[in-house]
Order: sequence, then structure tokens, then C-alpha cells
Amino acid sequence: MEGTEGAANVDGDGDGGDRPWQSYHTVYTTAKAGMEGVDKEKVQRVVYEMSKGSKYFQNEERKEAFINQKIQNLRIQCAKLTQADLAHYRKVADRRIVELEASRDLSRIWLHVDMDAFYAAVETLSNPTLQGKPMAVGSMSMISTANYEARKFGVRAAMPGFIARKLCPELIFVPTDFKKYTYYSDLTRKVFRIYDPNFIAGSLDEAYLDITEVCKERNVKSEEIAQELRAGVYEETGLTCSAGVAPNRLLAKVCSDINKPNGQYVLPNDRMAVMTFVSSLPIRKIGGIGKVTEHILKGVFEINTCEQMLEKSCYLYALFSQPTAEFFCSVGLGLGQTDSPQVRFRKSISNERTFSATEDEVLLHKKLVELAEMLSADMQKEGLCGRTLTLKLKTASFEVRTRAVTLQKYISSTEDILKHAKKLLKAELPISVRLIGLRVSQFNGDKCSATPDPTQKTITNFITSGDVNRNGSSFPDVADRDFVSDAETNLSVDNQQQTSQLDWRDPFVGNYLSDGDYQSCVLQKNDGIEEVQTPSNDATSSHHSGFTEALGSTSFQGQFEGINVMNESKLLEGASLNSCCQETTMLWLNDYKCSLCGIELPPSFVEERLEHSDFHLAEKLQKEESRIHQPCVPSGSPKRYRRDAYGKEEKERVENSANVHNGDHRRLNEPNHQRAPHPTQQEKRGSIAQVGQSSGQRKAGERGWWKDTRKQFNERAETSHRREQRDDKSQAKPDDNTFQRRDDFSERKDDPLPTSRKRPAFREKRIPVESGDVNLVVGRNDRKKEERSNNPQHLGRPEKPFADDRAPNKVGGRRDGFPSRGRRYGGNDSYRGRDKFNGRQGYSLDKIQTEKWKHDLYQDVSKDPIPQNEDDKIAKLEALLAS
DNA sequence: GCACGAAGGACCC
DNA sequence: GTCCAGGGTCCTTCGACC
Repeated sequence: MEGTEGAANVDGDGDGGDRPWQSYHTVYTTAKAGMEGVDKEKVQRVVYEMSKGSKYFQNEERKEAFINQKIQNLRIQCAKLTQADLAHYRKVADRRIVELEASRDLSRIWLHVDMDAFYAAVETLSNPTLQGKPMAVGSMSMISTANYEARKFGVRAAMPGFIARKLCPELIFVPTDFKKYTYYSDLTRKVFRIYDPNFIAGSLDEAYLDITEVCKERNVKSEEIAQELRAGVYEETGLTCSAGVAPNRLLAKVCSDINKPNGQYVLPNDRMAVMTFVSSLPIRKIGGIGKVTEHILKGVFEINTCEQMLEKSCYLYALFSQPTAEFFCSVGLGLGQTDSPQVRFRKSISNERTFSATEDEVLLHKKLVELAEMLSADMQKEGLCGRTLTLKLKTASFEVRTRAVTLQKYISSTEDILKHAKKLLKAELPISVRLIGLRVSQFNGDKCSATPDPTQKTITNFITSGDVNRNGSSFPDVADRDFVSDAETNLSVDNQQQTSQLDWRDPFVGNYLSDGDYQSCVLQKNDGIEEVQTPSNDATSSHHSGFTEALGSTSFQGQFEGINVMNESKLLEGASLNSCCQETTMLWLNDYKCSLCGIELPPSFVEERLEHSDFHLAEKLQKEESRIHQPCVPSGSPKRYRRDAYGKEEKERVENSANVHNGDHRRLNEPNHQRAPHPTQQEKRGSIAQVGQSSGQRKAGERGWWKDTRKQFNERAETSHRREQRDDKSQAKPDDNTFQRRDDFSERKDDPLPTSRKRPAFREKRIPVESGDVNLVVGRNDRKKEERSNNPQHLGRPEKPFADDRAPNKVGGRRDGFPSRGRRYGGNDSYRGRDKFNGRQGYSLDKIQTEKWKHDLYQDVSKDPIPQNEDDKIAKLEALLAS
């Protein structure tokens, strides 16, 4: 396909041209409201001159080159499409367009209200001397927004202050004051609620209102409502705003920008009106189509307006994934989200800071400490605990790296955050960075510091109630899943022993053996019999005796020094069939492998090892607790196991056990259950990743359990969710489409036929093999991606069938399509600062608190002097819980 | 084929 | 003279595993 004018600019102009700045694409090239009369070329030139040669500029050039390469590749792919291909994709596109058209909903009236230069207006309100003067809110490094006087010079949001100053030497800088903006934002929301109590707060300065009902009730036109609302906002705040009215949120957002500032635009709920509107609408006006997407669509397909999306739909379906193509087509049809928003949950919380690039490790550490403290404070303020910690680094050359670790327990304290953040950073050293950020995600859905849920059992009644092992509903909350392994589930059914009490006097339970202790353990092969020998000449010799026995009843899967070792099922078997008091104790075999699950952790991973031990300890405690309510079975305490994981004797025991009880014991007999991570995976990911491997390995077992008891799980989850909804003080609308994911986050089921989809990350589609060898390598500025692209394994990968391009549930996993558009145009998740979740649908955290006592308290108790009996133990746990 | 974790990127305000 | 933010969401790809 021929290149476009835009593409010619991209490709033709370089630094050596007469006007090199024309090829320097920045976000500032898009006109914002109030910038209509700006000399764009002058702005481009100044931005270019101020930037060129800098590291930022060089990085931008790299990114630009990557996108240009992508465009070239897409063009080649396009050119290689045969007539047959095009005919096929034409059919596909036409069919889908018909379906999308059929889903068009013109029944709702959405109003988008956007405050005019909000921050700047608020600052002017509080300091009238700024009136009429070019002013920007922000600093010399970055501007948050600029008033309309400044915009005449080309100054705008997201522009560095020093460039803005160059464009407008008289520019006045005012620092941001979020308290002030929040105050005024609250005032505007008071007005919004009059028209839609359930309005969607897009950010501090914008909102979406469904005014369908208010129009009906008052029998007034939407423009009157818009006028009235704007007047009300002005009366309440003294600030002006603009409004857009349209049949969906996407278009309402576009409309509110048309008569900015202090104006409004109404797009009738009429198909023809909508189609006419989008026919000439520049694609860049659409939320979700940013600089890169615009560049690509223009450069490859000559698509400049939304209407042209439809004209080129067969190419879009041919070259992009189905969701991507569908999004583009829905834009061409002027479709957007019209449904009421769902309750949303915060997904992550983060802090990041930019500073002068440095590789001073002491300084970096100091920054890390500050960030950890800030993040912890924010998390605790909101009662959040998360288990995935992500370190973000921006190098001196503006390359962004992220490194993440998913932990076994939920964290929120400065110490925990810092502990893991340091490890992540350490793995990257030496490095010169200019930004460090920390993010925590994968929340447990609990408010760690919240008042315990009344439905939650106390430690005592949890242990004594017996709920733990009944009907698979042993866990007070789905969040507990992390502490439930297949082993536990099966064990609770298998176990025929009556364990009168937990053996807290067992030093291997209460005390952790040091690595040094474990190092002394060796595994010997003796005519097919494996046994572990431990020294018995130290103070813990009696322990070792039991320890040896325990190990004898313990096995782990995988290879151990070239010897096949027994399956974990044997471990469970041993645990359930042997002595009540005999414990399966974990240890680091050869100072490297966990005897219980086979995870490999080098001795230097002290913290990880402790965590790993904690996990097994918690697991064990639960197991013991479940035994309390199981009938006792005489035990044999074998000290040795055959190397064969399915030695006849052991196998029979398992089967007998399974016959006695009706639980699902198949897993006990499954080889390779709870398998250790693949060695290559550990090697590849390096030390940091091994931390994650630890949890990842557990997840495998957890997944297995979940599958086996999925139904029960879902029932519990639904019950839990209903309870959350009942208790939810956020007054969110009931949402029948929400369900509880196993990771405890609220999510909507897929709409049967989404009217439109959010645009997926921009990726070109691989052409089917039949179309020729067009699985082209797409240039990437990312090192890893380049490696992948150059990997023949990836190059030769066949195209997935169109229909399977993306599994439906995965597509739906994007929540509900356009609402993600919602993200830009319909959702409440685009916001500034911390305001995002203050809206009506602010995420509601469930109040069930279980993780703390199920993990940390076990740990706490275990580390303390060992209680002498069960009463002591319970009292101690209760005290900890109470505290 | 699927679920998951990790990593990177696009986009929004 | 100052020299390109911070807080988010979502999507995609990849690898390993089941």
C-alpha cells in the first residue's frame, strides 16, 4: 500500500532535512482547546530545538524508529495480501460490522462534563492577579495544565516547563495544590449528583452523567440539562466547564471538547447524526487512539477519519487481531459504551520519583526507602495489602524497566516492601537511573486494618469448629486459597488419624532449623532405598531422629542428585498414615532443595527460605488442625521409602485410604504433582525470579486444588461476594454481572455482544501462512523483544486461526470492551492523583480478614517461645489477633 | 488451550 | 539557569505448566 503524506513525513524527513522538527513527533502536535491559532510549526521547531541531542530526544528517536519499522512491516504485509485474502477479510469485516451495527444502542443520553483548564482556573480563582496572564500549573520540569492565555503560545499540559518558558517567556508557574483541586472538585460533584447520583468521576475535573432519566422525568431536552448543569457548576464554584451530550460516553467525550471553553455540543440520538458526526472526525479525537496508533493508522492505511476505519476494515481485520480491528470498526460506527458502569476495584497503588540520574547505590537505596515508606503509608491509609511488588526504573537514557516479584504473603509494611524492593533493585545494579518507582498490586481484597468481619471465625472456633475440612468449604474466604494446597485438601479427607492437639512441643514445628542444620542432611541411595541421614551428635539429635523419620515419610518429586525421588503424594500419605505426632518437616536438602516441594533456593536466599518455611509451617498447621476432626488411624511410621514413588506398599495404603473416604484421592496418586519449577526457568530468570518461582510453584498446586473443587470454590466466592455487596458502604449499584474471580477481584462477565471493544495494545496481526511468508519481524526498540523477533522460533510460528485469535474469555477479560474505552472515555479509572477511587463506585474492599492470622500469626507464634499446650497456643493466637 | 507471572507498551489525565 | 511527571488501567506477548 502506498504511503500517506503523514508517512512521507515520517520517513522522508530526517535530521538532515530542511525542517527536521517536522519529523519529531510529540504529543504537543495535537491541538487542544484554546490552541487553534497557535503557530504549530513554531512550536514544533522550538520543541525540537530544545530537545535535540538530549538523552530524552535520543530515546524518542529510538521509539520513533521502532514505530516506523512497524509501519514498514505492516505495509509489506499489506502489499502481500492476495485478492483471496482480501475477499475473505472483507467478508469477515462486513459480517462483524453488521453485528456491531445491530448492537447500537441509542436509548441512553450521556453527558460528559469537563472543567475548563481546571487546575489553572482554580489557581486563578484563589489568586485573581493571575487573571489574563499566561500561567501554567506545574514546574520547570513538567506542566500539569496551562490556562488559555498560555495555550495561545503553544504551552500545554505534559510539556516540560523549560520548553514552555521558551515558548512563552512571561509564563507564570504555579505549583500544584491537589487539596485545592479536590475541594473544588467536590463542589462540582455536588452539582453532578443532582442529575445523576451515580455519575462516573473520570478524574478531578471531568465526569460522565447518564441524564436519560432526568430528561424523561422533567421532560426537557438534553441541551437544557447541559446548560442548567453548567450554570449550576459555575454558581457553585465560580468555574466554567464544557459539556458534550451524545448517545454514548465515547462520543460525549468528543462532543465536550468541541465548544471548549465554557460551551456545549449536543449530538442527537440518531444514527444518521452519529454517522455524519464521525464521518469527518479525526481519529486522534477518539480516546484510546494516541500518538502511536494515529501514526500507524495514517502511515499504513491512510486512515485519518473515523469513517475511513470502515472503508479499510478488511485491511484492519487482515493485519490486526480481532479485538483491535473490532475496536477500530466500532469507532467507525460511532459506537461507545452506554451501559451503567460496574463497581470497580483499584488494581494497584504506586509511588515513583524522578531525580537527577545517578548510579550511586547509597543514594538509590535512600530513594527506595523513601518510596517504600510513602507507598506503605498510602497502602495503610487505604487498608491495602498486595502480594506483587513491581520495581520501576527509568535509566539515564530514559529506558523504562520493570521488575516484579509475586510473594506468598500479602504485604503493606515499609519493611516488607523495602525488603523485596531492595532485592529487585540489587539485581539490576549497577545501573544509572533517573526514576525509581514502586507498585503493589494483586491485592487480597481485604482491608488489613479493618475491623474483622463478624462472619469471620476466631482462631479458637476455627480450630475447633471443624469447618476446615467439611465439604471443601473449609476456608472462611477465598482469599485463603493461598494457604490451601492440594496437599491440605486431600489430607483433610484422607486423614484418618485423630490428632488430639497440635504438637507444639515438636521443635521442628516451633523452631526453624538453620540452613546449617539442613546442610548436614544427606540423601543416600541404598539398593533402591533412599534414606536421609542426619547427624545425631548435636543438641538437636532427638529432633534429628524425628527429623529423619519425618523425612523418611516425606518425599518430593523430581530429580534429586540424579535419583528419582518420590512423589509428593507420598508425603501426604506419610503424613496421614504415620504417627499422629510425627510431623513432616521441611528442610533444605543439600542446602538447596526443599524436601517438601522440591523448590530450589540457594543458601543466600535467606529471606525467601524463611518465607518458604513459613508457608510450609502454615500448611502444616492447617493440616494438623484438620486432623482434629478426623478419625484416628493406626500408624506405622515407616522410616524408609522405596525410591519408586509408587512402591506397592505405599500405593495400597493410599488406595485403602481412598476407599475408606469418599474424597478425591486421585491427586495423591498423580505423579509430578506440585512440581518444582523447571530448572531452565530459574536459570533464565535469575535470582530475583527465583523468589517468584517459589510462589509460582505453589500456585501450581493451588491451581490443581482449585480445579478439583471449583464448584465449591465458586459458591464460596459468590457467597463472599454477596456478603461484600451487602456490607458495601459505597452504595454501588447492584451488579448482577459481577462475579468473584479466584483472585478475589470483582469482575464482570462478558457481555453477550459487546457494542464495542477497548482497543488492545497495538500489535499487528500475523498473516496466515497461506498468504505467503509474511510473518515479518517487527522492529522493536526493546532489547528483549528484538531477541524474540530474531528468534526463528517466533518467526516461524504459524498464525492462529482467526476465530481463535483470542479466546472469548480473554477478550472479555478486558472487562466489558468499551468501558475500557471507559478507561479513556467512559470509565472512572482515568484520574489525576488519588482521586480516582473517590467516586461513587469507588472500589469496595471486602472486609474479611483472614490472611493475617492464617499466615503471619502462625509465623509470629512459631517464632516466639513455643507454647506448652494447645490452650497456650490458642490464647497466644487470640491475643495476637486481638492486637 | 488455558491460567498465570513477568515484562513492556499505549494511553489517559 | 532551570532540561521531559506521577498515578493509574489495560493489552499483548512470552514461557512454563497442566
